[in-house]
Amino acid sequence: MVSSTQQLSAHKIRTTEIRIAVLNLFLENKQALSKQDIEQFLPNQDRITLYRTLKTFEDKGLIHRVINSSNILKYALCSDSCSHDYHNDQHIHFECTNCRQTTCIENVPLPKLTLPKEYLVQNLELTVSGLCKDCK
Amino acid sequence: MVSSTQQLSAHKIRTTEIRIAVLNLFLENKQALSKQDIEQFLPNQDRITLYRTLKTFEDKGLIHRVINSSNILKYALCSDSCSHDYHNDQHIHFECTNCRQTTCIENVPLPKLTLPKEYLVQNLELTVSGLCKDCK
DNA sequence: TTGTATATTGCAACGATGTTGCAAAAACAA
DNA sequence: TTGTTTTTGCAACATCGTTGCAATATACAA
Ligand SMILES: [Mn+2]
Ligand SMILES: [Mn+2]
Ligand SMILES: [Zn+2]
Ligand SMILES: [Zn+2]
Repeated sequence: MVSSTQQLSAHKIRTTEIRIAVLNLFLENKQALSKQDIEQFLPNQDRITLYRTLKTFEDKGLIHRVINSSNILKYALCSDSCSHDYHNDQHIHFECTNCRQTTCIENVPLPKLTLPKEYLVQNLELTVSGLCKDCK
Repeated sequence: MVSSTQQLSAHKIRTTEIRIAVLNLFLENKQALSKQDIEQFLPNQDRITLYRTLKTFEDKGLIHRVINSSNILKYALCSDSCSHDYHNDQHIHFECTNCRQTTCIENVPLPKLTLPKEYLVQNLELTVSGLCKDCK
């Protein structure tokens, strides 16, 4: 059990009120959060500071972007292996078409893929949509 | 060989100057185009009219959205099977990390995927990034 | 071809959002 | 505690998505 304060220090991020609050949100929710989501949870925070908080978290390897079909940018917690100079977030994302909750699926391997040889494949981004446990 | 004018009529879209120009762009380019891309090709067009043109094309089944990792919305031509009440655009998208060109890959089937049974899978969105023929 | 119903355009306007600069405040390390 | 460095909160600006509306263009029937 690692506290958000310890986690910030480990990533060389100064512990401030908003950073602890935002990181706690991610730790408690276990799903991807949009800037809007966060603003609803933390209504009295300055939007520019929140913008910079998310940027810092992304730069330092605490969170990664989650692209979804509605083109709303969300963020989710990174695994421990991400750091300020290396992100390692190759996994499937699942988006519920009903409740719109978006989660990282860590325990299903990405499929192998063979493209025509004119393409050099470097990375896969796979978002699955459907119904989550609560909505189906 | 179907002209852009015929294609618009077939989708019950009135043929206007900007619609013909935009559709021709897609027909000539064979890759996904962002609103910015289109504005560069058609510099004298009103941005609101372009916005509505793309919305109409999407609604009527002429183009579909292409999500990419940089979160820039692009559009690409639909196959003939798309119409105003049904989009059928399940295919892989490829984005070159060097030139940023994004293309639809129609002739490679989407991989099969098995998720834990708490999820009901409805749709896959797969974007592959790497180097295109010209850039590798 | 012409007239009319209907759809589209161009512009103003507004809100939401991303981004930067800067001075005041806070965090950190000695 | 003190000095240095980072962060915050606010103003400011650009960009973008979106809607309303009056003028204009399109389609089609007469
Ligand atoms: Mn993830
Ligand atoms: Mn496509
Ligand atoms: Zn759900
Ligand atoms: Zn390329």
